[in-house]
Amino acid sequence: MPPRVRRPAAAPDPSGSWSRIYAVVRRIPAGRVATYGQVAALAGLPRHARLAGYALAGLPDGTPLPWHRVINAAGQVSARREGPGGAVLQRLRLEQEGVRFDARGRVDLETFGWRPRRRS
DNA sequence: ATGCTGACTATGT
DNA sequence: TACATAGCCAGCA
Repeated sequence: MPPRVRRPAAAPDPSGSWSRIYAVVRRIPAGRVATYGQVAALAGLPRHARLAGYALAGLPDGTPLPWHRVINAAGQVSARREGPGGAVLQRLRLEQEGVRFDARGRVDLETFGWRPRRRS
């Protein structure tokens, strides 16, 4: 049995944790990246890095959210269980915004990491 | 209610 | 540098 994709119902619970995650993701500027843990913390959910990834995994295709700007703490695009497609698209979008990847496929967070100055 | 999973992270070796 | 492990906890069956 292939793992089922958990997707939020067509309309994610507006008052749920996922919405908090999405609200933060929306603030990440183009050309910058944030880590899952960072997004969760900014959403008021420290230690919920996995939830951040979980929430993004459930996004329907075409969602107007810069989900591609969220990567893991190692500076890499996280692999999906469903296949490399999404990860490849993510990297392409980031490079399109000017984010550079090194030979190992990592982004220098010191250079491209988003540093929000308390809300904004 | 219980058990399992995961687009994670910090830590140890 | 890389790999293994434990901790994390919201959803879903």
